[in-house]
Amino acid sequence: MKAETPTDSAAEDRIFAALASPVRRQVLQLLRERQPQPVTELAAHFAIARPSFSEHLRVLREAGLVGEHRVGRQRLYRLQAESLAEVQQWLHPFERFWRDRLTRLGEVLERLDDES
Amino acid sequence: MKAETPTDSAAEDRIFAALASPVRRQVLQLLRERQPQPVTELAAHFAIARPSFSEHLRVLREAGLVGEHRVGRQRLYRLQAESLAEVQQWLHPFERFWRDRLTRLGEVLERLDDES
DNA sequence: TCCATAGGTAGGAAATTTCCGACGTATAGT
DNA sequence: ACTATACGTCGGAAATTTCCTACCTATGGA
Repeated sequence: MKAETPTDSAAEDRIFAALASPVRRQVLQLLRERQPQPVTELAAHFAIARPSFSEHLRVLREAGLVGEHRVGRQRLYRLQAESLAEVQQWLHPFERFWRDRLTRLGEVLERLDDES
Repeated sequence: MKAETPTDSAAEDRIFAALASPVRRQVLQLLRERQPQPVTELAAHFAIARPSFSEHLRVLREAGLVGEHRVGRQRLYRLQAESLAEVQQWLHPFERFWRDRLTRLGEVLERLDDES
């Protein structure tokens, strides 16, 4: 049992802010495909300088989206998917708005209205 | 059939960038609770000036997250949930990382490693 | 011990975002 | 026609983010 607000608002902010960068989203995708990966290997996919990349990793770390794991002189990064689960939880109450047939119908009717 | 890249990268960027602001996320939540809502009513929940709020609405609109609907001198906003569905689609390949028992086990083992 | 490698921090320029007050536009009511 | 209401755009200040070039630290190998 942790001492956390039901949905820690600051943590949520940091997660969504982290996902706002295409570079950081792609890092997560790269880690999805091969699990622990050193910084150099990840950085090879991007045309930005290393300190900039380090900064991106820091943002991902502080959002709890990745974990670090030192081995020798490398730092292996891996996904920390619990933080992404929080995004899904945030998303969940919206699901019915794109799954409901009735909602769809409502949208179509409104769109007809708009076009007049 | 639309002329869109499988996942239009620019659209994805705009959606995630829009979600990065707590104000904008809350607007979506407000719209979830009551569907078409005029600007004044939405703005009443925030301590920012109206032009700033208008700007937030613009970002949401350009991300396709909300739709506008003029009625009289009001502009009614409603959710456009398809854009949120795109977020869920992006999220989907990550799901196994927090659902898999085996992944969980792997994480536990790695964590024991980290603590040494 | 000495050097190379892995990756971070420091400091700062440039771009972007956030926010504001002032002002413009359109519709509704009188 | 005149006024009030509902929102938007404009122009700019302040904060934040992104990216860079140095430079620092730690580990591994000769």
